[in-house]
Amino acid sequence: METDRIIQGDCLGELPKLPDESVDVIFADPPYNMQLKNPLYRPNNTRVAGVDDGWDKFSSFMEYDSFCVSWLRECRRVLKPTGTIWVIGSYHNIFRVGNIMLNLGFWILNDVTWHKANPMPNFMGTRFTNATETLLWCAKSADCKKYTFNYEVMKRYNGGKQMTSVWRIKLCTGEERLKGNDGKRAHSTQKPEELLKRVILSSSRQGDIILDPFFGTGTTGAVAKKLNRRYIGIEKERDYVTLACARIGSITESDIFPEAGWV
Amino acid sequence: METDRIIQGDCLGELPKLPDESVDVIFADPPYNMQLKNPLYRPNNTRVAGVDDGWDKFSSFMEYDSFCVSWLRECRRVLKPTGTIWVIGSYHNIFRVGNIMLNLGFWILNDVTWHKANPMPNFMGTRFTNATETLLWCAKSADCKKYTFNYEVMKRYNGGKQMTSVWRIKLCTGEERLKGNDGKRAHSTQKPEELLKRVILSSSRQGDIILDPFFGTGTTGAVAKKLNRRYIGIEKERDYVTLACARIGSITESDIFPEAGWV
DNA sequence: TATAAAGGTGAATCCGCAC
DNA sequence: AGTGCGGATTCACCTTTAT
Repeated sequence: METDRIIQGDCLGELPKLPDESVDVIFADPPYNMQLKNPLYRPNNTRVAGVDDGWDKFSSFMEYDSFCVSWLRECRRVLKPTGTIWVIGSYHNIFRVGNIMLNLGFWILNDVTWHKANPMPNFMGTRFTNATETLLWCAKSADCKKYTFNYEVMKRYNGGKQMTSVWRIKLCTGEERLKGNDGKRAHSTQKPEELLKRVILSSSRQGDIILDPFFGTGTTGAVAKKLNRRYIGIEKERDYVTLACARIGSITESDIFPEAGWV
Repeated sequence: METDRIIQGDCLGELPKLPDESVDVIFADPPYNMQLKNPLYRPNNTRVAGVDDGWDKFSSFMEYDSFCVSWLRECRRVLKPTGTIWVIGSYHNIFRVGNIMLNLGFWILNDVTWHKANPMPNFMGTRFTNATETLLWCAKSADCKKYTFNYEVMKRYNGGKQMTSVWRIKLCTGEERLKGNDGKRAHSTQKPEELLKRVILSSSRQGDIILDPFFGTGTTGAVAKKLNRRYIGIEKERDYVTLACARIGSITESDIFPEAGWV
């Protein structure tokens, strides 16, 4: 299978073209725009009557759930039995995603907490500062016990003690944050490379194929190359694809992470 | 309504007896549906005392979901519009619980991460050390904007900086851990008082009524009294009720937390 | 009495192969 | 599929015992 490529297209259309059990690791950073504030319509375009708060939101949940079932089912199909999948989300969507993953038969190995070292404060003083995102790390099923986990590598990376499920990592800012021609951030949710480094380093080996169905500006691909892994990215927006291509193309020998040879 | 009382009975049977919109805060620590299969041994061959209590046995996701829908729906009914609910869980159950809460119309304010300072290691090196539990803090609905959140209190409690959604707290061990006559832990999953202290201090005022439908050995009630709040506890197991009564009854003036008067 | 060493334990979905 | 067995595997905190 051709690797190290970016496919421009909707993942719902492109994932079905990948063969069964062909990728080692999946990293997915899906959108979580559930649009709960807008008028609600059922799939058949009838408006939902605002009878009850719970039901009022239900149709938009259904739409989001349906989307997630589609791409997650395809992800499960293309994942090798020895592979694992990572999905990142916030409290807005991770409970719906997690529930669906369980229903599809995925087996949770860890719920990793990305503890943001520099979260945005809560200016209104109405809640606790929202300082985390959650990564669900799952095997294909409970039976799949031969998944890759580089325990010793992560222990070494963590200074000699086994790594826990809490990762304190700064937000992606400064030099690392990709800017557009207007000088503004090119992507609203670019993830820090340190996050992907831990994901890929822990759950894959050199040469493995990493699939990212929501490639964005290509952090997954960039880190995969810096760790001597292969990648397949799927991204709908042409501008992001262009950025990702340039970003990954500019990686040189000097960018390779020291940990690249650990597995 | 009579408060500061422990009701011995199943919460599915007892919750319906409480009036609509009658409590200010709910803290719920439901069974996690852990699905443990084989015994686990430490490297020194001692066996880990797992949670194999009967109350944590469910035959399927469907059965667990159905159970949660029932008690969560009742919780929503008895919660005041100005009130909030906390539910704690691990990755085994929190995604099912969170999904159900969203479907019932609850509005997530924070997903608070209990970062355990001293979690049990992963002995076999198969995963990251599971170092967290998650607390979902929710309003009754998206419209309920007048919920209680003592922002300044928590900021002060946190040393002058606004408190974030990550709480680093030690496990409940040592003197605080209730022991049975045999000297062994009285309850498999007793929560640290520090956790409840933050829950109650942040989301209630003096005199408020705190409901705990899975009272266990009464940590919620004990902390409520130490913070000058009222409580209602529901607990099925008679032994736990006995312990909780004695525990709360022995609280004296000297046990009151210094923060009790902050709100 | 103070300090050090030894022991116990925690909501855990914790091995892999041969027969 | 179930069983048996060889072998590899741990961190922070608290309590108890020893020096």
